[in-house]
Amino acid sequence: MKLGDGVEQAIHVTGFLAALPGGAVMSAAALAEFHGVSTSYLLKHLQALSGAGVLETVPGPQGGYRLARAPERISLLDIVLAVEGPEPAFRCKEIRQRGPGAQTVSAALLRNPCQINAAMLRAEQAWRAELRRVTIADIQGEVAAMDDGTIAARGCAFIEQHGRGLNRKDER
Amino acid sequence: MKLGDGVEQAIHVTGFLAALPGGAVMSAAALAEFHGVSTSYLLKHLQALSGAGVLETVPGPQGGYRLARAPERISLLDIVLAVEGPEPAFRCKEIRQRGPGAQTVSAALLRNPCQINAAMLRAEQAWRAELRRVTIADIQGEVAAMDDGTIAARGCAFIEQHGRGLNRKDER
DNA sequence: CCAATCATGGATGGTTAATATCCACGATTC
DNA sequence: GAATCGTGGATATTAACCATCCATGATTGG
Repeated sequence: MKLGDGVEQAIHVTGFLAALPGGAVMSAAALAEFHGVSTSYLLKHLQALSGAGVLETVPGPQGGYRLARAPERISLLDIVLAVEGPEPAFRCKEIRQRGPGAQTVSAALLRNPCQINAAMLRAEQAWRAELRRVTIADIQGEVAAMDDGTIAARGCAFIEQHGRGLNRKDER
Repeated sequence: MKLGDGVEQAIHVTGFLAALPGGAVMSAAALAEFHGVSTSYLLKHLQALSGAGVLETVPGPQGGYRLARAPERISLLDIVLAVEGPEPAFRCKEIRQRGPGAQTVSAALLRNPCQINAAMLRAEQAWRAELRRVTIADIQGEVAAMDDGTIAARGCAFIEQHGRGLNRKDER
C-alpha cells in the first residue's frame, strides 16, 4: 500500500497558504519554487484542490491560489480525497464466486456481502475518521507556534521578490 | 492509495484453510485452482505468509499448507503486513526542509517531527488497530454459519480428487 | 535407495498506476 | 491590448505491481 507524493505536497502547500495573511494569493509557480517541488506536477494537485472546493483561484496578473474557506474547516481528509480520489484502497474482486469452490455456496452466501470486504472497508473508515478529525488549522497552528510567524513573513517576502517573471518554464 | 490484489487472495485462502478439519493440508496448486486464481502468483503470497508465521508448510508428497496457529490468533493485520510489507502508506519526503522556505526555520522547527507526518501516521495506526481487531475466526465463523459447513466438505472432496497430477504448469 | 512430489527463491516479461512535463486555450487585470 | 495566470488535455517517463517460469533442495512413498 502506498500513498502518492502529491498528497504530501498538497498538505504542505495548503498549510502554507493558511499561514499567509488576509486574502493574499500566491501563484502556482511561486508555491512550487518556495517548496522545492516541480511546478507542473504541483499544478495538477492545485487544480484538484480548487476543483474540490478546498482552494480558490484568482486569475489574471498578481493572481494565484488561496484557501476557499477557514483553515478550521479544511480537514486532511478533504485534501487526501481531492488528490487521491474517493475510491477505497481495498477493492473486492469477489474471489468467493470464482473457481470450483464457488458453485456449492452460491445460493445462500452471495446474498450477503463479502465479510472480508466489509472488514477492510471498516478499517478504512477508521482511517478516514482520523484524518477528518485533523484540520489545517491544527497542523498550521503547531507550526506557527514553533517558528513564531517566520514562515508567513518569509512567504510574503517571497511573493514580493517574484513580482515579475515567475511563469518561466520548469528548470531541473 | 491502493491495496494489492494479493491481500484479498491471501485472506480468502487463510480463511478457507481455517475451515478445513484437524491438521489437514492443501497444496498451493490445489488452493489456487479451488479459488480460481493464478498458482504462481498465489505461491508468492503463501510463502510470505509462511515466512511471517501465519501459515506452516508440510513438504513432500501429500504436503501443502495449513494454519500455523489457531484462527482466533490470526488477525487480518497479520496477513496484510505479511503480504504488503510493514512500511506505512505515507512516506514523509521532508518537504519542509526543501526549497527557499526551509532556510528560515531550520533551527527551531526541524528539531520536532513533521506534524503532517505524525497526523498521517496516527491515522494509519487507527487503520491497523481496526484490522488487528478482526481475526480469521471472526470472518470464517460468519461464513461457516451461513453455508453450514459446505465449504469445508467441498474442500476435503477437492483434495481427494487431486491425489495426483496437480503440479502441472499454469494454464490460461 | 530411487523417484515422484512439493516448497523455495530468484529471475524475468507484461501491465497498470503514479510521476513529471509540455502546450494550446481562455480569462483577467493593468 | 498585452502580459500574467489558471485550465485542461496530451504525452513521455518512471516505479510498482501482477503474473509466470525455472533451477534447486527437501521430503516422503515404494
